Amino acid sequence: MSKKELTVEQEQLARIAKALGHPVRIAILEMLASQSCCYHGDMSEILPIAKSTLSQHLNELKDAGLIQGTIILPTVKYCINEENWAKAKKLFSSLFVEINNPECCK
Amino acid sequence: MSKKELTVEQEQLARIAKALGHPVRIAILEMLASQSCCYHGDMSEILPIAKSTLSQHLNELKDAGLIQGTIILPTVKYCINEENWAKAKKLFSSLFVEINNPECCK
DNA sequence: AAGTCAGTTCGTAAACTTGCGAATTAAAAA
DNA sequence: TTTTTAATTCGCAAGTTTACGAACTGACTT
Repeated sequence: MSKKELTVEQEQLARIAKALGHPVRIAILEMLASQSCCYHGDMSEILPIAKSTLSQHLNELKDAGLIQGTIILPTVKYCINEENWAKAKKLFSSLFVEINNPECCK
Repeated sequence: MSKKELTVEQEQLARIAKALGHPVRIAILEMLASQSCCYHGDMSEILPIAKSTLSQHLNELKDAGLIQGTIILPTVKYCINEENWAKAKKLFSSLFVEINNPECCK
């Protein structure tokens, strides 16, 4: 019986995964990553949700550190936070390393 | 104004990300992937949660298709579902492809 | 047959998420 | 200065998640 604390990395990865855990937020990130769209207004015309709901989703992505927004009047320009995006990529990569179970579970 | 439906891939990725969106579930998957542990009982001794809560988390991972369980009395052996794990890996990889924004967002 | 052991399901409470429209803010245009 | 425009915040309802302990199930022991 030796209960282990969860690590900071586990908390970080879960935090990011949680932010990715909604299809609208995936769609937002794909738009931003592919650069086909960057402005709040454009996104709100494409995505099947109300403007206020979009703001909420953008906020969650911002809180998770995955995107950042700049006011460029009369709208807001959103983009991937490249530093944290790279960090997220790395965290997921290390989770998805090759599975190490030659004899177990077969 | 051309509201777009969300794609099946976006829904799938979000579904998986949601399942990864809790530190305990990350810890479980890491244990299973690294094969340091596979049995329910062992996990319940290591993770800082009640046995019933662990069952719930394992169920969510199972529902998301990421793991599978086999009854090996007197316990249950859990493992990564390698097929879906590979699929998940692929979905995340394609999300995290290089960002394509030479002039935007700088 | 009664007890034990391991895991799951049930019931429930508290917190969080998702969604919307209404109200608000803040800047630009009339 | 009033109106318009674009986005955010507020308030709320409905649903989901997380967590726990208690009750249950099913198989092995005694």
